[in-house]
Amino acid sequence: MAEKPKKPQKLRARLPRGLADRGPAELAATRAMVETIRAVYERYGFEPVETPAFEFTDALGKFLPDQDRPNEGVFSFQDDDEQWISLRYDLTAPLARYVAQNYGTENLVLPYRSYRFGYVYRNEKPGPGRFRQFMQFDADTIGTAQSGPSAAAADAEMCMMAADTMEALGIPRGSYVVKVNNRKVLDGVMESIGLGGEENAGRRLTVLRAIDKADKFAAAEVEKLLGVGRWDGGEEGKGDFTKGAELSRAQIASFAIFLTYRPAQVVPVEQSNGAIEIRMKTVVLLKNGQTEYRDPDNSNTIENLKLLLPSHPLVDAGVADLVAINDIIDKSGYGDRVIIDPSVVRGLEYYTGPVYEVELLLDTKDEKGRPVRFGSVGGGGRYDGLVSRFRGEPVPATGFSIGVSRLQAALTLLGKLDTRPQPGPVVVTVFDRDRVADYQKMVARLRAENIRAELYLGNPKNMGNQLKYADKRNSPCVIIQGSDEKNDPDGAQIIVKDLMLGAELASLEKDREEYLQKQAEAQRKVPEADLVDEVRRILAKHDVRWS
RNA sequence: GCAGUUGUAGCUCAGUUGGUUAGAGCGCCUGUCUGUGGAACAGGAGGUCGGUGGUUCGAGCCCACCCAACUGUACCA
Repeated sequence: MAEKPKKPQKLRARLPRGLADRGPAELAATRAMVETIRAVYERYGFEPVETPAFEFTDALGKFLPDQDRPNEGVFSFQDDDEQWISLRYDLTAPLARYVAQNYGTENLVLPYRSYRFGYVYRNEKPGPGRFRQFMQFDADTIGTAQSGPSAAAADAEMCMMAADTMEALGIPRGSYVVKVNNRKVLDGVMESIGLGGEENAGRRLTVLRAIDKADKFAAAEVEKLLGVGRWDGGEEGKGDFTKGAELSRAQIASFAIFLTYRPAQVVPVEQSNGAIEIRMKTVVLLKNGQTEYRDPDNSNTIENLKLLLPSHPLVDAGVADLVAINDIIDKSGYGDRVIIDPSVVRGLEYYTGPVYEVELLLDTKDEKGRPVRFGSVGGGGRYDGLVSRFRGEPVPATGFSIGVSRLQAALTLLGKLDTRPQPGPVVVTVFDRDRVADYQKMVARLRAENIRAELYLGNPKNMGNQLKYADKRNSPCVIIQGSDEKNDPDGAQIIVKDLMLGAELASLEKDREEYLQKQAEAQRKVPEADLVDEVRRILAKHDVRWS
């Protein structure tokens, strides 16, 4: 075989998985979302603070148990003094560090109410709406009362603010739900069936994970996870085997309410006209295997908890918290949006009491029409131990976080976000190459009037290319001045060509000559002095605004 | 991590039982068009066929291993 001329090896342009480049339309959408959320949080009295993107790993509390190496899942590296540093995986742990560091100084008025947004990093498997770099927007109240009505008010406020935020973002009431639960309830049930103590920590974790899947799997599947275990593929021998918590039948029965009474489930409801709509319903699995759908009712949920859960100090305390929170939510008129759901677990580490979760109830399909699970778009809870790690005194805190990136991905799939390109700049074309300075001066005049404008900086060999460029940039109009206009007997003129009007004509005309003729009508010759006025007229006509 | 599916041009995909120099559409660039966006026409650039090794006279196609992506599942602090 003859020698092939070897090409130099090209570097492949690529991006690690779970990361994404973002264009102008997405950035504009993010900016709008952030601005909307910020306005709501400000209205609730929170003030901004920003912390850096990475911290000492011990400040994040993320060392592997019994090892001096950071947890997998966290992006970490060692500083030149060999101290471990990690990219933040949420905004709560860094805030706890900040508060601990500024506690008792004049920089921090207690209770401290702050918000912040920024990118966080998780080394996990990405999926739809799951990224390894993503934006969160958090609000936290730190240094509340330890218990009682004021603590409940701080928790309830987070839930109500979550609801207000969703609606401010354009998600209609009924299309989302804020779920509330209390970790004490599940902890108490587990203790009451003999799962207390250090030796059962692993099984408790397995139980929590299983309960957390109540909205993902059918009750029978979750029971497998509480019992012997479950096969990935859904049936014996298919896929990977997930070991269960190995509870007895009687023990599993204690969790029945978490599996059979699910107060805020997404349920397809057939309308009178036959259409299927997604609704939020309380699902009750009856003893005879039938399923009943009811409208959510928090008081009823609390009654059920009191009735069906074993008596235990932790359970009672947890239910009392829920009663207090519900009282506030109900009197504030949020009872239809903030729903108590005993199966909500949320993360496993630092939450100590009430936990919240925001879920979209919309039917999401990807571009190929397959249904997509987005999971929660926000959540939070009470983390009374996080600041006290640094201080040795109790510092109760509660917070809420919106997954901006995931929510944006969901809203984009739902077609609820404006993804149209932003209007481009006014383009001043180059007709005579030796008059670039004159053209640039026109650009400067427009810019001075706060109009987005630029000179064509490509090869100006013909007008067609320059118009194509302006067209692709989505420019509202272009400015042309050739020698005919420059030397006009009535004084220097310019041509202002309305590209948006012209674009409409493009779809109508077939014949090239006729098309060009019509195009010519979309442009006006005006005195050079009127440049700004004429451009303003066209911008106003098409309602062009740059954000 | 485990399992399944899939890797051919920037994108979407053809490619026969293994047989010359791997194709199409879209997109991109150039020209028709020395003063005007679209359409049309003509031309052009662009490929380690995911990688490595093997079987074969011959591999995009067959075999082995590896890599990546997608889906499910696990983990998700």
